[in-house]
Formats: sequence, structure tokens, C-alpha cells
Amino acid sequence: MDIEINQQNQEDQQRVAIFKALADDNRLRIIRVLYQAQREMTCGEVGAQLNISKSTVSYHFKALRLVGLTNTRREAQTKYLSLQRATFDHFLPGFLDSL
Amino acid sequence: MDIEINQQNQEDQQRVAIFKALADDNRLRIIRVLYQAQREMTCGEVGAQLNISKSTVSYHFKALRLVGLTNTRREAQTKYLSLQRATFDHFLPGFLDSL
DNA sequence: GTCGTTATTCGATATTCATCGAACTATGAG
DNA sequence: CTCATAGTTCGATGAATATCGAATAACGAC
Repeated sequence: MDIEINQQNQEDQQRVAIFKALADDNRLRIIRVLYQAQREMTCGEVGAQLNISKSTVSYHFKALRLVGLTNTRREAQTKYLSLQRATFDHFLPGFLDSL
Repeated sequence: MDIEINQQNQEDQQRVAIFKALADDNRLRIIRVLYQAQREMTCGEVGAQLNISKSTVSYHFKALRLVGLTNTRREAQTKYLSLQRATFDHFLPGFLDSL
């Protein structure tokens, strides 16, 4: 019982974190771009679509990564971004397709 | 084209507002209580489950109402709260059932 | 009208968040 | 090793958010 309650609280902490991560226009745009591209993209590629400084872009990438909404893969100097479908499917089933 | 982009931006503004509204532990609890009850409940009834002052409770009710996640019905001195399913279904299909 | 109940609004405060430019790190090329 | 490219982290700052208690409002009962 306590375990169930704690379990739920823990999941809710994750939910809150994920919603916070999605509650921003720039991050929503990042997600849409990745979703529509249907492939991984470089940070620079995605960042070019947002009209903000690169430090801010990096800040948003990190926010998404920290809550498990995106993945990062490094190759030489460039990093590739992709959506982590499992997180969306678990916490927000159907959301990506509604974008 | 501009119209489509603006349309999308407008929807995104709503999405951001809704995610902000959901990005809070207390409001998530309010939603779960209402969802599990499967009926409308009085503000007092819901508020009793959260361990915070009534002004804060009211603040959270308003936050949910403003973005269209809940409905309010007044009857004499008491107000009844309920989930607005249409908003969840449109912006977060499948979310309520994942709770 | 006054009283009790239920809920909202107000003013203050502490915390968190988004943004920037500058400094820094990491990696490969020459 | 030096240079160039791609991203990240730091420090500062202004804006937004969550919280409280006190004051206010809405309503029915009496």
C-alpha cells in the first residue's frame, strides 16, 4: 500500500518533470521538428530553426534529455538528436501523433 | 501557409499552457482524484486531499479551469469540479487512462 | 438584515525558469 | 601543437510560479 502510493508519487514526479519540459514553446518546436523529420538530426540543424542563441538552444536540449524525451549520439564533432519514443509512449500515448 | 503556421503556433500556445497546468504535483493529484472518482466533486472534497491552504487550492483550481482542463458548476454555496474530457482527448489522447 | 459556509482574490515572498554573451570543452584536420 | 567547428557551462538578470494568511465575495438559512 505504502509502496503503491510511493510508486505513484515517483511516477508523478516524472510526469511533472516531463510536463515541465514540454511546457515551453521552443522545446515543443524542437520535438515537432524531430518528429516530422522521422530521423535523427544534428543539434545545429535543429537549432537553426529556433531564433535564439546557441547557449539557450543547448539549455533546451539538455532539458529534454534530462527527462528522457530525447536521445543523444555523438559522432566526431557533431551530436545527433532523436526522440525517445518509449518515454512518449509510456507517459503520453498518442501525443506525438496529435502534433 | 502563414495561416497554417499561425494556426499551429496558436495550438502550441494552448499546448504550452496545458502542459504548464499539468506540470505541478498538486494539480496532477487533483486530476487523478477527479478521474478516479468518475464523478464531479465539490472543491472542498478535492481540496481535503491536498495538504495545503485553501487559497492555494483555489489557485490550482483556477489554473486548471483557465486552460480548459476542468469544468465548474455552481449549486448554492458549493461548486462542483469535473474533468473536461474533450480537452484531454484533443491534446492528450490516452493520457487520462495512463494515470 | 446577520450569520455560517464555501470559495476566490489580494499582497507579499521565496523559488524556479528562460535568456543572453562570455568562457570553456571536446573533437578532428592540417 | 594550433586552428576551426560543434556544443556545453557559467554568471547575471528579468519574468513567471507556488505559497501563505488576511480580506472579500457569493449564497442560503434564519
